[in-house]
Amino acid sequence: MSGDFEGFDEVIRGVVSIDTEEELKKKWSRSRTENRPLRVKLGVDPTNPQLHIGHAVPLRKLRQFQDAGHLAVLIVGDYTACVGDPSGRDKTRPTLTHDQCRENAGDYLEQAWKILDRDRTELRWNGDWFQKMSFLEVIGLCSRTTVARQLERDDFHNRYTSGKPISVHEFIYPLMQAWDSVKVEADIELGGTDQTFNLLLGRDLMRQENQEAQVCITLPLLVGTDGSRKMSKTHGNSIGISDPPQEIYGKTMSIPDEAMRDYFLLASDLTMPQIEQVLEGSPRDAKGLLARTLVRLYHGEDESLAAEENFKKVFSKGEIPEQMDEYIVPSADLEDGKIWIVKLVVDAGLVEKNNDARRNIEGGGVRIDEVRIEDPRGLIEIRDGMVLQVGKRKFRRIRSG
RNA sequence: GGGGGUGUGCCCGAGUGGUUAAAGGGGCCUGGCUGUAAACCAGGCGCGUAAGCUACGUAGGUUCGAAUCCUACCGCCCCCA
Repeated sequence: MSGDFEGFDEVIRGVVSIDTEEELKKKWSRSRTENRPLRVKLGVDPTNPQLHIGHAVPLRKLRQFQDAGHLAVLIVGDYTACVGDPSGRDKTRPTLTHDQCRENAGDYLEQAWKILDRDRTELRWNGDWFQKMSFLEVIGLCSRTTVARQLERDDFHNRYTSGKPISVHEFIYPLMQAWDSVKVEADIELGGTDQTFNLLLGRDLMRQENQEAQVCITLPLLVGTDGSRKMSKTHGNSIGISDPPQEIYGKTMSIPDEAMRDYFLLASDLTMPQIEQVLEGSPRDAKGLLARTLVRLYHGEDESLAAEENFKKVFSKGEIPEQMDEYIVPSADLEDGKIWIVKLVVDAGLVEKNNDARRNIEGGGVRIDEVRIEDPRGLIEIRDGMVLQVGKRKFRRIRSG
């Protein structure tokens, strides 16, 4: 490869497919010779304002393009969010109102800037063009694809054959996303593998508009901490990029070994040789490095080391962490300086319901100053500074008010 | 518009009048083992300190008693038009 292709390997690292690689190379080298950055599009629907490291995968890829000198075109789907992407879903998505979306977008972007280079980003809202569309134009857009083609997709096919509802508006989503590509004249669009249909439809529409078709690059979907399902907040298997350091560290340590390679590849900034090397060693050490890396990316080096230390202390040695949230017991709740253990556990915010507290006590999961509490009806004498613990990872320092 | 189905706990899914807070599986939680991994073992998973209360799409009805029967309504699916 000539010098023109500097950075090329890095931007295609870890991708699942490139449609087509020939076109990408062509665009890439033309961009170099004409000294015109490629427009690399990523559309995001801020349905959930909490970004997790799964969301970060395409964002990080986008950043790699930026680092190679190209322009990120980040599209905030304030209109597409009103539809809800059916991709990979087995039911209609709940939709957002336009206002909710605008509201979420602020939080979303704030986190996205932790990953992207803001100076090399063109930020667009797809409401800018969809808002102006007449119904007639919407009809025209809808005519550009067929029901049969939509039903070929796995997600719709499964829903259709298993008798689950599909609403007509869900068919419009891919068209909207594809139309975004036309409006921003994307050279490349990034997306998870579940976006393949939407991405390819973008190529079609661009050709129909006599534009040069975008190259579609798909990325693997990062599995969640359970190691099986795609990472998502609703599955409760996500690692938020705004999670506190210990939490990122701890959650990362709990992923299955088999998921480590993907995490390294997609969510870390290590080079391939580094990754290969560490994966050959002890799985525990590898996971430690992974956890440290993820904390470092979002909280910095110091925090990552502190998180590791805390983790070793608490989980490897079974000690009590140095830092934990406090709960001040209102004196009104005390009787002779005592409080019912179940109430204390709930009020301190360690579990939600009294029944949860009781079950945890009966199951031997509640400790005070490392001493197991056995009786769910017991009264506890409050001592300032004592440590209440539920399970292995939930701690609270108790303060008397 | 006509006909036929279907709606159960976080999810799937049994259950067609009475020990059914509801089989079974998945999932999740706690304990044990461990590397907060995997595998495995044990206990648990509506609310309530308790008595008890509330639950099987929604609203009524029949009955000593209903998730189970009846009526209406709503949602979803299929076939015909």
